Amino acid sequence: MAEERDIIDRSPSLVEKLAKRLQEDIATGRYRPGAKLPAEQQLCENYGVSRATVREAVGRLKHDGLVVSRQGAGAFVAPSGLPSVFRLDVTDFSDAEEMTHIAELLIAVEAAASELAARRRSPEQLARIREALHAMQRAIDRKEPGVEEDLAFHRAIIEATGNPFFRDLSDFLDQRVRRFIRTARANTARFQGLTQAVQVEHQAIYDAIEAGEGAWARDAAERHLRQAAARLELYLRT
Amino acid sequence: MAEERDIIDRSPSLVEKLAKRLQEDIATGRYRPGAKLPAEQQLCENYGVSRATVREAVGRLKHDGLVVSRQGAGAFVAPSGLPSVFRLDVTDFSDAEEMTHIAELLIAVEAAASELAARRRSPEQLARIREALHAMQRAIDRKEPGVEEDLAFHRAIIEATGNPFFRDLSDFLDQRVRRFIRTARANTARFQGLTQAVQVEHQAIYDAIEAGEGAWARDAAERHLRQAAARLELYLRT
DNA sequence: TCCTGCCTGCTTGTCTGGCAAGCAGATTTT
DNA sequence: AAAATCTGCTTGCCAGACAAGCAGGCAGGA
Repeated sequence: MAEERDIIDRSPSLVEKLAKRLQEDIATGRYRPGAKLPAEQQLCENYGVSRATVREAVGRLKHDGLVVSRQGAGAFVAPSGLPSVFRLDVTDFSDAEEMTHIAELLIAVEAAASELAARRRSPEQLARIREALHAMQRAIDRKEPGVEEDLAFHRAIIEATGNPFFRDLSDFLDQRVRRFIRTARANTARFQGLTQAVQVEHQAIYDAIEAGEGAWARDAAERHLRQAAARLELYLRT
Repeated sequence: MAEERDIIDRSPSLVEKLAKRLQEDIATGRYRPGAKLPAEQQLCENYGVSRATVREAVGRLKHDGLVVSRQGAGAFVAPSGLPSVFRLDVTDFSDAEEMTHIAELLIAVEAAASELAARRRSPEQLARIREALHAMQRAIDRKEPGVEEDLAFHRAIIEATGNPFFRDLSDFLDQRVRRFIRTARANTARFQGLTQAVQVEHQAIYDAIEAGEGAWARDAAERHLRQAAARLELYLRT
């Protein structure tokens, strides 16, 4: 049953190779910012592939904002010569080192967000954070792990920063890291006492945000996340 | 000459619309994680487009890690049901609010990185940071703005964290924000005194990293970047 | 001389049809 | 029952085609 289905890496497909090649050509200045790329037909001959392949490769660069195209006119390198999207490639979530690195980034982002939230939160946003905190407590009282409530609490804080970049980045990291924590928590029977500890830390963060104390909020958030990372180690070891 | 070339938005192309639609269908659970997507032929009929269009749309989702495909077997929603890449879309760099938000993120990342660097830097990494600091001083002595040297200094610090995610994210933000600063600096004649002020702040960061004082390095970096943001305001206003 | 409208060639967006490689389940053979 | 084979389906890639749209030139008129 436990069939080892090792997914063989067939990745360097034609499209991928071509896209990478074009990206390099732009990065190294062969195609300069604002310059017109060769026509698709031309690229076909240059690289010896069909037009469909060229189109898909160029389509990816367009998706990343590295090139823009106008029907009838041609495809052009973006004025900045840089992709407009940041790609955070997380290949392997079981890799311990990679998880550590992600956790570091998560801590940095979340701590800074908590500081901003403490300084800027509106009364309504504060109320929403408080409500999430209470929901978390109710989950604990029901003896549930309350991962969704946990996530909602942090989400409410992030939202209070009013900075969409923080929100999007935090969402990305949260959805992955916390989902990891959930499965870990669910597999251990001893989470009851620990989730109450989590709640105490949450309370500290909330108090700081309510008081409008940025530095305090930052410290509380950082402490909480470091503890969470330590707890994760504990879950995994049991 | 000052030709107003407002690029009309023709964007919702067929491919884009289809890609967005599929992404929604995955997000809303119509296609569940790990499930097999309908065959390309099937999707053609479902959405009334040709196979080439379907292929390009699905290709984008593959690029984002949201689906994986195996030749002969089919295309499947990624096990996590989430894209493996984080897309930080910066649409408009002239928008003041958006710049403020990006600057906040940059400060958070760079300050955290400086703290990590102070705690972890190897002697070799410290030497590299010092060398970058000196190069910056030489640029100032030559009465140049030294933006490249400035960038190299921060790059050396980031590198010392040993965390590739910090490096990539910082690179992304740096390349954009600092390029912005460069043009601003170049357009003002009063940068001589100001770059010397920059250097004093750099020195403070370096001293903290050399001493291995994390908290100190964080504060110095944060102070520096806040000053930089303030100077940027000044540049732009003159 | 300068402007205006048309025209022509080129480019991208989309479609159709087709072939090879590869997978998965059913069928046959051992 | 286990192994080998067959068959239908799917993706990867290709060739050719047409419509929509852009840019520069050209001719004619003011």
